[in-house]
Amino acid sequence: MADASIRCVPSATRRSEQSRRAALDAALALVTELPYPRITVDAIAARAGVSKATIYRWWSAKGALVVEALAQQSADRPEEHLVLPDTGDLEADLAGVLRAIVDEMADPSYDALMRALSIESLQDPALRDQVREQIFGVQLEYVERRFAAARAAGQLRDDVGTLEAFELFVAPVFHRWQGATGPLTHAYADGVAARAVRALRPG
Amino acid sequence: MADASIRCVPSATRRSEQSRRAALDAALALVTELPYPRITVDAIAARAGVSKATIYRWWSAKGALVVEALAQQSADRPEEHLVLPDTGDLEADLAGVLRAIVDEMADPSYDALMRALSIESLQDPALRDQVREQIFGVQLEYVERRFAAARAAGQLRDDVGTLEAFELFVAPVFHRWQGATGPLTHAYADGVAARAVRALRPG
Amino acid sequence: MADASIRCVPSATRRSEQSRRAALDAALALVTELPYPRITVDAIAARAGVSKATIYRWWSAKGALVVEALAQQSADRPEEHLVLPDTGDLEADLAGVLRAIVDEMADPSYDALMRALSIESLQDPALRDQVREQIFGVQLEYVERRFAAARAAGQLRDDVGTLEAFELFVAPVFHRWQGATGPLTHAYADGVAARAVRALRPG
Amino acid sequence: MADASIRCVPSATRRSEQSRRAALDAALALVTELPYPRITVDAIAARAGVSKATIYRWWSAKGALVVEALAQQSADRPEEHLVLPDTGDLEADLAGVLRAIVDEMADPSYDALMRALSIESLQDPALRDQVREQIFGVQLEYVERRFAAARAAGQLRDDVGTLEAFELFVAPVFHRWQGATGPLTHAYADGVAARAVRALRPG
DNA sequence: CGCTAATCGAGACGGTACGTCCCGTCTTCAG
DNA sequence: CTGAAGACGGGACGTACCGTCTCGATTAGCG
Repeated sequence: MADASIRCVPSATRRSEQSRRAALDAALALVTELPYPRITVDAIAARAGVSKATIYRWWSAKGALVVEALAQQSADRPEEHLVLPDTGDLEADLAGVLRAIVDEMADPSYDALMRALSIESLQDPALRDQVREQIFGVQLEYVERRFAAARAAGQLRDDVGTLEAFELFVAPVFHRWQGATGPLTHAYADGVAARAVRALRPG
Repeated sequence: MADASIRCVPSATRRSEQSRRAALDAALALVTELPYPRITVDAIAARAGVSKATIYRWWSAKGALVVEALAQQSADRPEEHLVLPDTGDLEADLAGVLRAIVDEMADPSYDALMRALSIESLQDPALRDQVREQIFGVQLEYVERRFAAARAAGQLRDDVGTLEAFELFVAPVFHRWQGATGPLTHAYADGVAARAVRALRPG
Repeated sequence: MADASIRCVPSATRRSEQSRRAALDAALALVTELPYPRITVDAIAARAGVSKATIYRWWSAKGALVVEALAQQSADRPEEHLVLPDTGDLEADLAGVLRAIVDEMADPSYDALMRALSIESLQDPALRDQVREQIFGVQLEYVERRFAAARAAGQLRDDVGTLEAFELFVAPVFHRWQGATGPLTHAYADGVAARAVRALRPG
Repeated sequence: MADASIRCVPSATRRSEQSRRAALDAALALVTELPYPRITVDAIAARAGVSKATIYRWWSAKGALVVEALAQQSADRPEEHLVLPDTGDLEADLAGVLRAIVDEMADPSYDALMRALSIESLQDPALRDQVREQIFGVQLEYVERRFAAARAAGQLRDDVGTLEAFELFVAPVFHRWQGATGPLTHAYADGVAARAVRALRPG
């Protein structure tokens, strides 16, 4: 809960919150507007009305800025996370969330954001860890609650951890999205949910 | 099996096979030696003893060259694919392959190749499609055979396609690799196989 | 009169006159169409419908081809040389020729040709010599006749050679053209002629 | 005398004088060391310890840089201009300067500089104008003074402008240098001076 | 409340890699 | 067995970003 922003050396009290927001907003906007490799620090600085020096004073590189921007957005809008409802019917709850994810993936902006995150994660282990903790971790927490309830209701095997369960229904969708290896439809989402539940069912 | 080499514009008859191989080999070598963003077209050209113009004559960019190099390697060494054995025990067969995959992912060279492929796929839809068809597709074919046998043996549900089955056991591993969200151990591989088989079992 | 074309090694008997003319014509055409540095051997070859290899077989470089093309034209159209009339009035005869030169210099094509010649002469001593002998020399011969007549008529000092006399009325115009240091008008031409004649007059 | 440095677009206040001098000096040095076409922007940048981008930020091309370098040198060393002495004997004064010019033309460095200037002037009208104003113009001014004195002393015709007078003794030498059409000796210089004076003499 | 030092915008700088263009050579293939 | 077509290695081009830096101008917070 404490301020996680142990980031850079400079005094940090003097830091202009205005510049910081401008940079993050500009980064976010550009990520949805341009193919990722065409986003440059110069462009972000220009769009934000901020100097390049200011950006490099507070972030180590383009990637760190982009990842922080996305984490920030993720923190600002908790409703967009994987908030699993609990109707008692695990498969239906999962299917609902997967349908929502599939719908979101069709949105070019969301697609662009995901792409940016993935690229930076793949290029820099430090950013990958940051993504895992600040974005993936948050999502995992939400899922954990629902699974705890399911476990309590005896709907989950004992030998499957939350992370493995989470992977079981998220990874296929993500894999298909990233590789464009098949259609991302509601029917597909339902199928993934059904298979996940079968795999997780006790007995 | 047919000639898949409908590739680029120029006459293609006059093309120097020697230069082509040199470029692909150099690209492959560099991918395993350097962090991906540090690989430059100049370096590939120099290593291959080929001019930059020649590279740009036949490939649109670094990414296309790298992807073709990997696809080529994939075609040259079929033994490194997902060749699923058929012992009759589907879960054991899957677990064996997943263990092999997990081992491979620990190899820095393989890691670098995968990273390169993923980054390029994410940056350019055309390359993503090329990867899907020339690399992913080949792997899928191998898997298909084993699943056909399993299906014939009544070990597979009727309502699950090969692609979905494939995703079920490959996507979690890939997801965990890419996000570094958990350990990639033999135990984990076994767990994925077990869950996949449960999800695919009829009834 | 003898064949001056002791040029290159190849058989020369087999040489395709058609290709040779096509190349020279294309070079000439391009010189008048494009700024000189943009004229490339590829462009000449393409325009001529001749292969680059053929060009390099017979000429050492672009410059040699261009210079030969201009020399050829110079030889083909003797009427465009400095043909000094002989009316008995040396100053009037010179003024007439200088006016003609000045008019020609206003023609963009002629301007382009001169530019090409000068550039090549400056870049390569061998071509400079070729220009001197095949183009300048021809012009000088024409002038020599008129000056011989003038000398016979006692209108020329004894201590001035033809070359010096020639320079006296040609160099100023050429210098002004090349440096764009002043207007090139008929009045100017007349002035140059007058000064030249004063300088050359005996006594 | 006034600040002639109205040159390029960008802010110019922030411009690094150090980089500017380094680039000009390097260009000048290379011009005297290498045949002109072999001088590359990369080489100038490397020699100057300056980045290519900096060169292109302030000069449009190699030619502009070289011309400015020569103009700069011309401004820095006024003693090397055509400083006509005034002994009262115009012909002797001219002959002296022409002998000096002829000697200079025998110097390979000077030859290279002139060649470079001429080539660039012929290839680009903008540079030709720059040469005329920043180099030729300066020389002309020096000559003008001597001619004003001569005119005051009644040694010059009224109907000949300074520019024409200047051409009369400079153009032949320049023409002979550029075309290599004859020897550049002291005797020749004396002859040119004599002819020029005859042409300019009143009556 | 005014001094002083950090931060800000602007943008020039040394670099590195880019992707293009042209050179002059060499190979292939149609006539 | 010529010659058009054009791929090739080489190398310079001019551009685009990178991340650093130097400028004044602004501004915050300690004295």
